[in-house]
Amino acid sequence: MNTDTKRGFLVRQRAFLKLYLMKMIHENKKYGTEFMGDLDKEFKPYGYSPTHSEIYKTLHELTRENIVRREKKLRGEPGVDFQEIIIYHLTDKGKEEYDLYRKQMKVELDRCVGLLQKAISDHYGPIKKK
Amino acid sequence: MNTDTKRGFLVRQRAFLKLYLMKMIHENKKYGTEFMGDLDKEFKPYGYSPTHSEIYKTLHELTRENIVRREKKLRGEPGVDFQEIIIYHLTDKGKEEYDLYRKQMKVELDRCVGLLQKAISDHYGPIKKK
DNA sequence: CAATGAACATGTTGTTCATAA
DNA sequence: TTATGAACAACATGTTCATTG
Repeated sequence: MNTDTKRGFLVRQRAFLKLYLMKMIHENKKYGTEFMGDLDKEFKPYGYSPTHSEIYKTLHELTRENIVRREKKLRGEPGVDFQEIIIYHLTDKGKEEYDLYRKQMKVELDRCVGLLQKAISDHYGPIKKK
Repeated sequence: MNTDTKRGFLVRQRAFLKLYLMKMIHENKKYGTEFMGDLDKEFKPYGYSPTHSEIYKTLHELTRENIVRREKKLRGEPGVDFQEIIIYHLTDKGKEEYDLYRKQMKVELDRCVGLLQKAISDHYGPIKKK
């Protein structure tokens, strides 16, 4: 799982989403489209809008890695709406992996901010303190 | 040229390098391998090490866009070392483009820092002020 | 139509090979 | 060996199509 925090330039979208999805699943089990909507809303001010495809692929990856477990449910009031949805839960292994991944990603995200701030400093002068 | 500051997740390596290369060419005309060594040294502490291939491809792109002009030279003392190198200069158009690109990239880099800092804040609590 | 998923296509980047001096 | 370049391979991501209730 540590292959996700790849070194090099900036953190990959997949790793970034993985962290968010693990967090969301850890907190309140929801399903794909809902994750999608929440993230979209959160990141819109930052000009970032993850695609549904990328979200699902990340969820599939987490499933393959036995970090999350899937549970099929029917959405809405029974008898009215039979749309099948998939609820995610962290597995026991997943909880451990989440702790670990969270720590790894802290280092990685800090590194990325450092890299970008170096660039900002190099091109636009030192960062101003308020 | 504004297709480089692509929106979405984080800034692309190519755009990042473009800004650095334009700056380096603007300041002191050097050649590919030298850019490479300088950048490598600068970014090593940040775990980032651009490949020679990516550097050259970026230089070629800038050339195609008429932002830089190439000048062939011989390196070292004549008669001793005949290694051919390519010195880059900003064209007149390139100087204008550099100003523009620099401004665009400011917005983009700030956006990326914002995105990352939001993630850091979301996952590890609010950013501490020193 | 909402939700999920996969296929497909494109974009982005790294590794390897080639050539010249 | 250093410098440049291109071919090729691999990975990352987005767009489109398919399916199910």
